[in-house]
Amino acid sequence: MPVIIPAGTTANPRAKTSGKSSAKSAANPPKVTIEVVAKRAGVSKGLVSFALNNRPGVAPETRVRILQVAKELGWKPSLRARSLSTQRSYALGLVIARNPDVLASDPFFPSFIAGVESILAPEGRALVLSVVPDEETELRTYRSLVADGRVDGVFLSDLRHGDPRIPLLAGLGLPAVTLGRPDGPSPFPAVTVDDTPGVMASVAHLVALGHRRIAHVAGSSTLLHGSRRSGAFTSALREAGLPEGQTVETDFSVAAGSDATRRLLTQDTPPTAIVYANDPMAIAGLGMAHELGVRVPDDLSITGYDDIDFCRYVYPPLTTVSAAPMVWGRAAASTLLALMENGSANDVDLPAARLVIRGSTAPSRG
Amino acid sequence: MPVIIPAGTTANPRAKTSGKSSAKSAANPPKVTIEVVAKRAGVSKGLVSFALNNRPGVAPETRVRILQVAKELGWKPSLRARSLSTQRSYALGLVIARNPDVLASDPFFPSFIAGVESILAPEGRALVLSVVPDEETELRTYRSLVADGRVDGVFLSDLRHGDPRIPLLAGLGLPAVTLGRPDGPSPFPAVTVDDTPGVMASVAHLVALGHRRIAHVAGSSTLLHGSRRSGAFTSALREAGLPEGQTVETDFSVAAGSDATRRLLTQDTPPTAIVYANDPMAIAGLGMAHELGVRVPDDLSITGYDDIDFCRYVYPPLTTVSAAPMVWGRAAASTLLALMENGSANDVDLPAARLVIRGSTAPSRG
DNA sequence: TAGCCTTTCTAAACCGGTTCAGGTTTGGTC
DNA sequence: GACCAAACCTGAACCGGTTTAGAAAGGCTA
Repeated sequence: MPVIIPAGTTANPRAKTSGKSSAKSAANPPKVTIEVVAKRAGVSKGLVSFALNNRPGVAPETRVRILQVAKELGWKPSLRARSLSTQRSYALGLVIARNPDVLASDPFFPSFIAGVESILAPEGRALVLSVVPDEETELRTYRSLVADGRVDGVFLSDLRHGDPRIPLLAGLGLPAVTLGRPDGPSPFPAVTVDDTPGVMASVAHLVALGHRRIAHVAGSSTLLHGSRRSGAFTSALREAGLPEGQTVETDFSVAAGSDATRRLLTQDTPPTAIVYANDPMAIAGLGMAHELGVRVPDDLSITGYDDIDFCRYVYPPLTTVSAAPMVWGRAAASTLLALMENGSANDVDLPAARLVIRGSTAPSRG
Repeated sequence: MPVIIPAGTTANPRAKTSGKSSAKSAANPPKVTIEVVAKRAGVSKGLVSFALNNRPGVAPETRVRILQVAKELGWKPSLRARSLSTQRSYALGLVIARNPDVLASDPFFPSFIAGVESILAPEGRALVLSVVPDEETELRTYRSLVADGRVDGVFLSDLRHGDPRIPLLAGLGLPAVTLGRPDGPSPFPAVTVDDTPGVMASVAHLVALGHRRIAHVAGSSTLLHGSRRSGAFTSALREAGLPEGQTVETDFSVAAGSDATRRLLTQDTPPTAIVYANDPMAIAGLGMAHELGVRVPDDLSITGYDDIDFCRYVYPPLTTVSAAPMVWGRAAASTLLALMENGSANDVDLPAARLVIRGSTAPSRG
């Protein structure tokens, strides 16, 4: 039963500093506050604050002296005090509303977050993460993040049709950045990776290989990128002059991808190619094809979306569309910071995801 | 170029409330602070605080009245003010030091975090997440989380040999919980899922199937669970009376798992079974076996570790060891909260991970 | 030399809670 | 009725910054 004894200064915030300036015993390193710096520099608290946040009205030499003293004493302004005073938290939020299973098999967020962090950390901002099971909890979470003043801005991922979070956040006055362009009006800047070209390229690639019966295992249509990918699929077929292809809607989960594949392949005239809306489903589809004795890519070509690490190492390696979640995270973080700094920020369009051709696609024999 | 106009009350913290009690226009909903509640309830601020934090010394009826008024006015104490005053942040931290690639293919953290959240959210605590690229940054991150008072406690994952974070955090006086038992002295409670039995069971299972040449694709030996798993592998072989097996050390990445598999299978007398230290590597191994024309499970049996969602849907489905990261997250969060509450907490031993037998293992023909 | 800006700086209010020393009641005991 | 302790409550200090009103000093103009 380990016992934790809080360290020196943290112990009791209200602890009297025993006596007056009691012998400078090496006991409690006295906390360095703005007061101490001010006294030592022979100026008032206020002026130290001004010097720190370099605002006008401080004589140049005075400013230098103050900063010098601050450095000597190793003073770092207290984030908490500053938070109370400025009504800001210097942290950003990310709320992920996903079934843990789906989340677990989708490597998007870890990479995205790594990208976000690479921008936030040097700025001294933190990321507050929430993972919630459903939409209701999600909205409640946003409300309480705001009510508690935990964050100064948020990232909006997994955009949905008529996304309720947008009016909610706009109403709460919380700055936000959307990952992708929402379908309704939005006061927030959007950081977008267009996924249409990647899907269209997949279809074009398959058509060029001679495939005519191409099916699509789509993600959830309530998710904007889900429905946009399947829209792209449909119009790519049309452009190629092919009849409408089969589309099976799923929830993006591995299990659903597997099921959908079984349904498609056990028909009388199964497709010769399947375009999946994400990689995990494509990998599950690959497994199902094996199980059914359908050879990939000989009997069936498949393509995924995201280019997760696995793609290169399954057999055959997966033809897929490569987005760059880390770059996306970086761009989103920069944009959100700019928005908070300036009150406005431009939309950012990142390079469209591109098709990476590997071994899971081959000429049609159908 | 969207422009965000901060909402009403958030606008300017210093904004005078225009005039005195200027016409109760529906303009600015006046902020409800503890002062307002106190005045309305006819008591002092202090007493409201006491009532809220139900501490002794408040007459029962008074307490009820105060809480009643608070509810009527919809008062929620300001987290920021409370933070400054109590020197606590009501948030917990998780710092993940991993190469983004490895992180992305490992579903442990998303599930773990979902578990953590399920405990924290109802308690009104937040999770501050950092993803950092290397150990140096990691230690710096801990220091600054403490210096900024961002968190009141942290989770220590991916324990290493002689982990430097333990003395660091002990020195900083920050409560922590370790995921697994560290190899050195630690003042922190450990929440553990013993992974030895799972690995031993894997080996036993393979031995029972008649395998004699069993190899191990291990994770990084600097990671405690990496070396423990390979230790378990070695002693399981010994117990079975088999000669020492081949072990290839990796960094847990999919790429390394693939490489290791190629090395093992292209030898003169390749193993008839491979025990992988995690699922992603096992799945990559499966792909490599396919590529080399080695049939699984006919020519080669393989086992993984973690039981990620994919296991069930690759072909053949993967025999693996099922830990329960979500449960682990829950337990770790509860333990950390208990530690912070009471100053001490007991170690927790969760049920050991258990073997799940699927199609990737079969009797040896070697 | 008075009058008026500017620049530099200080003092004090403020953010919104928590906590502590001490003041009033209340009730019980002898 | 005096004394005392316990219960309840208030006022003020405190956490550590930011911000504003205005004081002090210096420079310029008329």
